[in-house]
Amino acid sequence: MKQERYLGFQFKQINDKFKESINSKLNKYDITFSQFSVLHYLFSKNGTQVTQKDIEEFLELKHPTVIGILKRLEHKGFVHCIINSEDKRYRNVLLTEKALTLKKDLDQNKEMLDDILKKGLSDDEIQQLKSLLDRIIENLSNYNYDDIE
Amino acid sequence: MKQERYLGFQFKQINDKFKESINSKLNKYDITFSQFSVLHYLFSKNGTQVTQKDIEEFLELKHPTVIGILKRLEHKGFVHCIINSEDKRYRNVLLTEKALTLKKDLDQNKEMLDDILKKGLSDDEIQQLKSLLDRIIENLSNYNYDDIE
DNA sequence: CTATAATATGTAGCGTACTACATGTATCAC
DNA sequence: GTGATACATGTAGTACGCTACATATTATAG
Repeated sequence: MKQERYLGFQFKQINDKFKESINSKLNKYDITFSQFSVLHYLFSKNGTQVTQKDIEEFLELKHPTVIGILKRLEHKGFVHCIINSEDKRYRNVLLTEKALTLKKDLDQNKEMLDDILKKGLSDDEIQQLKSLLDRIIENLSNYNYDDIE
Repeated sequence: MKQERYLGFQFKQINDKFKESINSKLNKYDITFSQFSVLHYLFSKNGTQVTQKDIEEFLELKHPTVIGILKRLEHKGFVHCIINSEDKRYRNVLLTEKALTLKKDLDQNKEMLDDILKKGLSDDEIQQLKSLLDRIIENLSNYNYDDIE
């Protein structure tokens, strides 16, 4: 008999297990899920100028987190960061050849990310789920403003 | 115009934002969400013998993680761990007076955990959501066995 | 009974998230 | 132009997940 679990616990479990699955898939490319997310964003910008700040905003992370991920990506040779000559506060994040080669590999199994989560769900159910999740995210975002006591 | 986000990203966001909200609520009690989860489990066992292994299984965490959380709880005086005299491999985790006092405080705002997530959703929608999440968790659990390549 | 295997716990080290504080550059007020 | 302010990035330290390896105790095979 299964004990009733908190919604919060369920979300944590999904996140943890999903991350684990993805990380084991990405292991052979020598990157993690978080690192992939940054690279994926850079790929999508197609060579356009991207600063650390942009990554921060897109992935909704705080800047020390982004710096950490970029440092590890740089150390592995996937990106390098150079000071923006127009505004020296910014640093532009650039993809290396190694990253572009990786992109080709990753494009092959493009949908692997969500497939793990979507397995066994109908299109209708996925749409339902997405809309529920969006509303929860909306609520959570507002929440932190509403409730400062 | 909002860019379409991965399901996996949505789950990550919910988890991160939820944790942030809960942690800021728990801040005044000097505990975190993970620490709360362990204490909550211990409270529910009502003085029955609980080993680190039990916590590990219930919260589906690996043992080094549990050891870390317990170490911090012990340092703050909420629990202490003593060797089980019947089987010296085990350690029993015991609540202190301080923890029992905390329990009384926490019982007051008992449902705060899920309320943040449930806000704005009807009972029907919550049931729908829970059942979808359960199925995803089920899939993710099986997944890691299916797909060892 | 002793050697081996299984089990529970512990330690070291890593990645990713955070806050708080520090630094350097650009902008704005005057 | 200079001082204050805003802004992007950097550093230190913490929590919490993990894996891999180590230790101690119990159970099991022979």
